[in-house]
This record gives sequence, C-alpha cells and structure tokens, in this order.
Amino acid sequence: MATTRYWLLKSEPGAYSIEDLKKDKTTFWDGVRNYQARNMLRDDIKKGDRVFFYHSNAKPPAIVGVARVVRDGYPDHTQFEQGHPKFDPKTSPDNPRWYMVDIAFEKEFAEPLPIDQLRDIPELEGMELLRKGSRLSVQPVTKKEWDTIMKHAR
DNA sequence: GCCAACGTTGGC
DNA sequence: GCCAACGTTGGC
Repeated sequence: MATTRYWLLKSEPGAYSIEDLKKDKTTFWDGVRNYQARNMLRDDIKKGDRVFFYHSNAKPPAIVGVARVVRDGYPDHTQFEQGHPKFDPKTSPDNPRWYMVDIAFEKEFAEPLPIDQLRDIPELEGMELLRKGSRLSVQPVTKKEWDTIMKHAR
C-alpha cells in the first residue's frame, strides 16, 4: 500500500463547485488539458489520496473543502467526443492523451480559506498555489502544507 | 477588464 | 530546433 499523497484541484465554481460535488457525492475530474497535470492524473494520483478542492476565479479564490480520490487515472472520455468543448482530434481510444481520476466528496469547510489568508501563514511559504503565475489546475501538496491548512480550516 | 505568466503552435 | 505569435489561466 503506497503512502497517501495530497493534492489540490482547481475548479471554477461556475463550472463545477464544491456544492456540486456534495450533491453528486462522486465525480470524474474531466477536462484537464495540460501535460504536467495529465502526468500527475495518470501516474501519481492514486485511490485513497486526499484532495483540497479549490475555487479559482471566485470572489475570493479559496480552498473550500476536502475530497478523496476513489479511482486511479484512466482516459478522459471527453477527448473523444466530437463537438465536446474539450474534444481533441489528435487522440483516439487506442491512443489516449488525457486522463482523469474519480473523487468523492468528504467535507466542505464551514468557512472557505481564501488565498490571501493562506498567504499570511508562514508555514505555507513556497506552496505551489501561492507562487506568482501559478496556473496548474492539479498541484501536489506536501503533508506539512496539508496539516497546516487543515489546522486553519473550520 | 487588465495583464503577467505561462503553454502551445507552426513557419522557417 | 528556434522562437514569434497566439491562446489561456486566474489573481487583482
């Protein structure tokens, strides 16, 4: 059994929010079209791993809850669907390029942890999310960062 | 709405 | 294989 790892997944709440996940209980994390993020989805993110759910492009942007990975990476079916906004003509089921995982809702924070509040926590200095220009929608989180954030969450 | 910080594409 | 042009992300 591999050690549990920690991740942060970004979503624009207008597209898919923590409330949606709460309602759905589980979802597939489709639509990632970035190679670095793809590699993590395909190779590194495993069943049982823990996930921070982050609302990007929100007012304010914030970590809003926690989820758990319930299925290892597998091909994102939306890449094959002609007409789908994320359709990729250069892929085929024989040769998939994009991957996704399934996650399950665990909890929604009583209060979101906004990004400027995270910036005020000294232990989180250097966290990927807080780096200037950080755009990755799938990010690794260290155990220390995880524990620190959980300590501040309510 | 602005724009910095990327990532991707394609001509050469 | 370089790199300019273009597109996207996402905080502000």
